[in-house]
Order: sequence, then structure tokens, then C-alpha cells
Amino acid sequence: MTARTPSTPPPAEGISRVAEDFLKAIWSATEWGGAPITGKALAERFGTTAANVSDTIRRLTAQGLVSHEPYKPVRLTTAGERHAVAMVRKHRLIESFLVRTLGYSWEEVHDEAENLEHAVSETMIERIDALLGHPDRDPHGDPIPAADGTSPHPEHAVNLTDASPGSYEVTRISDDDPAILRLLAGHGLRPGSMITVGTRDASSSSIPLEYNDGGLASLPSDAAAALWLVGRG
Amino acid sequence: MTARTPSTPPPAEGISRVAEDFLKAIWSATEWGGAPITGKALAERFGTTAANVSDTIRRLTAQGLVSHEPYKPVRLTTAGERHAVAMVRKHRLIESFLVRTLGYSWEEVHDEAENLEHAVSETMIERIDALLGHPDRDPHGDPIPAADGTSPHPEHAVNLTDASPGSYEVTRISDDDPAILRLLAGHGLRPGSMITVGTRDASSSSIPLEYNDGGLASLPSDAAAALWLVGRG
DNA sequence: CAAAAAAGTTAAGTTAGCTTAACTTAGCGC
DNA sequence: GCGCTAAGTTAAGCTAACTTAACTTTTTTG
Ligand SMILES: [Mn+2]
Ligand SMILES: [Mn+2]
Ligand SMILES: [Mn+2]
Ligand SMILES: [Mn+2]
Repeated sequence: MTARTPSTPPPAEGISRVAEDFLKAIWSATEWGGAPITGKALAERFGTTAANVSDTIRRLTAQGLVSHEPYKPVRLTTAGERHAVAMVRKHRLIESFLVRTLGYSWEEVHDEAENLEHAVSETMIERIDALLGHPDRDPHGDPIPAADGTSPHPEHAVNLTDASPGSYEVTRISDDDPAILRLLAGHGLRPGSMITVGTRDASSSSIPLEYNDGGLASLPSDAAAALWLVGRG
Repeated sequence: MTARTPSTPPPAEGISRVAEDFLKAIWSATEWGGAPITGKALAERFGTTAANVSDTIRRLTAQGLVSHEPYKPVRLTTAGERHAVAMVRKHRLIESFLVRTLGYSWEEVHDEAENLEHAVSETMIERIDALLGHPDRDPHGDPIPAADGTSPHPEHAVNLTDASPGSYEVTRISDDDPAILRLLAGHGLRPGSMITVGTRDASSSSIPLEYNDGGLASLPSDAAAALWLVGRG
């Protein structure tokens, strides 16, 4: 066996499942204009401890995938961002594939994709992409990065939480929380739905909506935060 | 944290990827009438050391999945066999799915399935099974165990290495070695092919074949060992 | 601004899975 | 049966990923 000099960077054998999920989470935090993610948020996202997050961030830093100053939020390096975008591409293509070929509903694909994204080969991803005709949105309305890492930049969307009264089209629905997805699906809301945002009642945190067909509803603010809209006059 | 009594069996949280592959390998050794597998064979199969195999077998034994006396071959317990058959079912259904829906060729599916089998949910496997119409053979001719663990017992097959001269149908082709699969595919041999086995030349270890269409070929013995036949006249 | 709370780090310990090295056992060949 | 060799085990040590506990830094807040 060839002795390995301790100072030599790790052989970059491949990137672990945990590392892949971290990179994706760090990237996702800023996808819709949010601030760089904190250790606390990462710990909550993965149901683990702050100590474990520090440890994992240290390993990712050693691999040159993230940059991190103590007590500051975490950022991706160029290499880290490349890997992150590749994972997002896999995740969203897999979701699209499951809906199209296996009849998954758009509120159940996320968990399955969360596992499969770490197991599919590049070859398989490109075949899925070709079979689906190179889609540019996943079932939740999220843009699918191209194989070269470029992202189709979607029309500027506003969060329902920040939307002033008026007519909108739902362009994306965050797939983070399955319970919220089921709630929204129950309201008939999906990417492409047309809605009218009403005037907020100061005494309540929920947001009044009117649907195309005249139906009325009121969404709690956590569900509203999952909806992204573009104005439709 | 609740203290765990040392004698309590492990919580069977879930079964690791390494454990799943070991169970599958142990089961596969006896699928076509072979002897229970040895540690040496397991080490070769996974490209690891005998020491690591001993270690892994120890863990599997502690989990109640295999039974093992020192210096003896490894056997599955009832629980181990149940898990092994479930993995084989996943592997073969995934191979079938990749061929059918993504246009994989039967000589390239194995490696992809080797990874995906650890990532797909029960739900996804059952949907694949339904989509494919509950197939009972995979692309290599291997029987696909049913969801309840029962295996369709195929017509008794003989290995080409042991076949006396005569007419046969190829019923299965072992998918262990990709190089051999490519060689056989190059000869036009696949499950369902009809062949005539010629008389062996004592001076050579290769086996003479005649195809349906009159073509002649001669297979080296390692390739011949991958072919399983049933007599046809 | 100082104290309290929240966030982050460090330290120590665990397990699975791997390595190399040293040793033991089993199965012959003679 | 004796001794060689192949197979198997044991020992020691490593990394990634996790835990709890103790501590430090930053942020909030009265
Ligand atoms: Mn994931
Ligand atoms: Mn999605
Ligand atoms: Mn596998
Ligand atoms: Mn197969």
C-alpha cells in the first residue's frame, strides 16, 4: 500500500449521501432569494444536532465544497455549487419521471426522490431527461437545471405571504413539507392554478383566497409560505 | 437517552446496504443448486478482505440474519432469507423496469439495479410490478420472486458446462459478469435463443455450439458456465 | 450596557465498515 | 501422522457519521 501523506487532500473518491444532502440544502436556501443557511437551520432540516452539523461542515470544508467562517452561515464553493446543482437536477428529474411513468401524485414524489437521487447514474438521469423531452419544470413547478449546470431562470415569482391583493398564477409550490402539500392538494391548488388574493384581516394570520371558479378559501400562513405566484393582471 | 441492555438484539432500525448485498449474495449461491457460500467467495465477490467478511458476518449474525459456525460456510436464517428474497425481487423488477421503460439493454442493467435496489421503496416496487404486469422473469431469464416471498419454480435447467450434445433453449444467462454478458450478446445469445450443443473436443476446454440459423460458434468455458438450458428435442 | 438566551464549537465516545498484520484452523499431499 | 497451504479469525487502527456534555461566542433584550 502507498502511504498517504496526511496533508494530501482526501481522494475525493466520491461524495457521500450525507454530503450530497447538505450541499443541496445549502444551495436551496438561496434559490428563491433567501439568506445563506445557518447551522441551526441545517440541524433542523436533517433532524440532527448542532454538533453533528459543525462536524459535517468541517468535512465538507476539508473537501473544498463549502466555505465557512466560525459562527457565520455556510456558503458553497464553486465545486460545491456544481455538485449541488447536479443533485437538484437529479431530484427534480426523478420527481418528474415518477409522476409521468409510475403515476405518483405530486405530493408523494418528494420522499422517494430524496433517496433515489443518490443512487441513479449519470446515464440513467440523461435517459430520463430524454424520455421526458427535456422538461424545464418539475411537478411542483421548480425549474430543472440543465446538464451543463445552467438553470432556466423563471419569471420573477412572489411568495403568497408577500403578495398584495390581485390576480396571480401559482408557479411553484415548495415541496419541503408533505403535510402542507396534502393540504394544498386538498384545496385543488397546484402549479398552474389561477387565484385571486384577497385583503388580509389584521386580526388573523391566515390569508384569504378566491379561486377561478369563485370558490373561497383561507390559508394558514405556513401553507401560504409554500406558494409562489406571478401576477396575472 | 434510554440505556440499551447489551443483551437486547439490535433495534433492526433498517438493514444497511452492505448487509443487503451480503444477504443477496448468500442466497444467490444456492439458487441454482450450489453449495452454501464461503467467506473466501464473499470476499472475492465484494472485492474486500477475509477479515472484513468475518466482521460483517459477525454483525449479520448478531442481527439474527445469518447463522455461522467458525470455519464453516454461511447460511441464512429465516429472517435473513426473507430479506434476501425481497432484495432479489427488487433487483430483478428494477432490471425489468429499466429495460422496458428506459431502453436499457439486458447487458447493462445489472450495475444500475445493484445500486437502485437499496433506494427504492416498497411502494415503488409494487408500482413497477403492476406497471410491468407482474412479470415472472427478469431480462436475463431469472425468476422474479412474488411479493409474498414465493418463487416461481422454473423448469429444471442444466448448465451448458454439463449439457450433453443436443437441442436446447437458453432459459437464463447469469448476470454476474458484464464482460461475459457482452460476449454472449455479441454472439446473439439471449434468453429464448435456441441452440444445439456439439460434441466436445477433448483437447480444448471450449464448447462447440450451433445456432438455429446454422451459424457455428465455440464458447470458452467461463462464458459457457453463464448459460442455463432446457432440452428441446 | 449587562445579563440571559440562542447559536455554535469542542471534546469524548459509539457504531459500521473498512484496512493491514499476526495468528489459528482445516484440509490435503505425501 | 506431518507439514504445507489455503481459509478463516483476531487484533489494532482508521474514517464518516452520529451522540451527549461542556464550553464559547453572538445576539437579544430589559
Ligand atoms: Mn437525498
Ligand atoms: Mn420538487
Ligand atoms: Mn446492491
Ligand atoms: Mn438479472
